[in-house]
Amino acid sequence: MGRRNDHTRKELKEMAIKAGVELIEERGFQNFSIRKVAAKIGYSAGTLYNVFENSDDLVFHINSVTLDDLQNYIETKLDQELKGVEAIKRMGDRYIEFAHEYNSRWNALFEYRRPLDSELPQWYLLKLNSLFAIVEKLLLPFVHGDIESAKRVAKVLWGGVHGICSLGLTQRMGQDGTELLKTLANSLIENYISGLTQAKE
Amino acid sequence: MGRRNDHTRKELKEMAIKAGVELIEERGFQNFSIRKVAAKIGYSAGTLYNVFENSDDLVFHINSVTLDDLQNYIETKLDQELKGVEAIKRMGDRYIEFAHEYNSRWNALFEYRRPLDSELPQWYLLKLNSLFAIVEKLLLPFVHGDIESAKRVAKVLWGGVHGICSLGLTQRMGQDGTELLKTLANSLIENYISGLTQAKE
DNA sequence: ATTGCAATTGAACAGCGTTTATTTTACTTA
DNA sequence: TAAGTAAAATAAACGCTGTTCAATTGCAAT
Repeated sequence: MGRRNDHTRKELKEMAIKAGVELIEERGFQNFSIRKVAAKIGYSAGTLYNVFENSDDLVFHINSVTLDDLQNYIETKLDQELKGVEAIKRMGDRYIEFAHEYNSRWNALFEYRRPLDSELPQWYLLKLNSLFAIVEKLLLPFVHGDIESAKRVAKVLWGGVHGICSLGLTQRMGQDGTELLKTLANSLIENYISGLTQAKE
Repeated sequence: MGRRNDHTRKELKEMAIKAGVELIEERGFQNFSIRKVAAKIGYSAGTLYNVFENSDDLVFHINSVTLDDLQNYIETKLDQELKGVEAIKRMGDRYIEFAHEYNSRWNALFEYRRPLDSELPQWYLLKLNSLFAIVEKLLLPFVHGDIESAKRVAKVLWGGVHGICSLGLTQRMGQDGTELLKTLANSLIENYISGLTQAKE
């Protein structure tokens, strides 16, 4: 088949990303391939190389959608009533819930199997940044408005909660369910901030 | 070639694991394959299937060596003089140093790309357990000797430090170097334990 | 209509994990 | 020592992978 005006470039790109999201969600990242994505949208694999640099590029775009969904998932149910530590604890809960509910896509976010020297795309880093920004904002009251401190504390908390979630969901800490993982994350958030604020006074 | 008594089963297994460790360390997990391991030790790929269930099984054995090395790395320089929080902080530092120094092997430990329903081997879980045990022991003084509490706190701290290390080394928190990551991990350990002990009193 | 361009394809390549029939070797028995 | 048996290693095959590229097809403008 030659040129056919079924879809614009943009449409093609969106179709591929959507199909990729579904493929990962339904059958796991293990089962993902650029050929299957192509088949799913009725194109050949070669065509996708007009739209994406390579397979990794497609995965980054799929992961980008997942990050959007994650951000949305966290923000929508982030009760505006909740203040301070409670709000952050709720964020941790939501992160773990998301990781559990959309486990395959969440796993895909942290696939490392890429060339040793490769770097994450700039636009992707910016998206990650905006996730950190949410908690940074919530942390400002605890660090007397110092944004640099907030950034550091946010890294500790995001990193910490992610680590608990990561080791937990991949069975590397035993058979703990998500409820226990939330308890652990809450403990981390509560006591870390408690320790932090007291040290400063 | 047919039967040849060059090596025993045990030797073959060890040679393959050693070659696998080197292959990952030198060229990254991305570059690992059971065929390359076979070539590296002068056997065909099929032979390795007499000794390992499959490729995953070989990877688990390689990772097992990495866990041994990690445990050794942490314990040997764990200054016996250091007590309490300081000892745990040192452990965090050593974990991050190891992850940095043996980055490819450390990454291989957390490769998730396996079937959705698959479980980690029992013997592998036991090995992970003994890593947790190190910090559990150090934590006992802070939880009045309650081993269950120590286990929970150990999960929070291991998970937390791992998360900071993981996001940090994979460039998901910016361009932070290992020194900053250690600072973040130390902050986590110090303030979390501080918050924890105060809440109890 | 003819031309030219752009999009799409299928085939090709080198690699992968895994299985299996076949071959080669070593060991055991006569 | 020779024959027979069992074990171990291999090569080839299968179906998959990402990626590239020449050939083909369809569209649009001349």
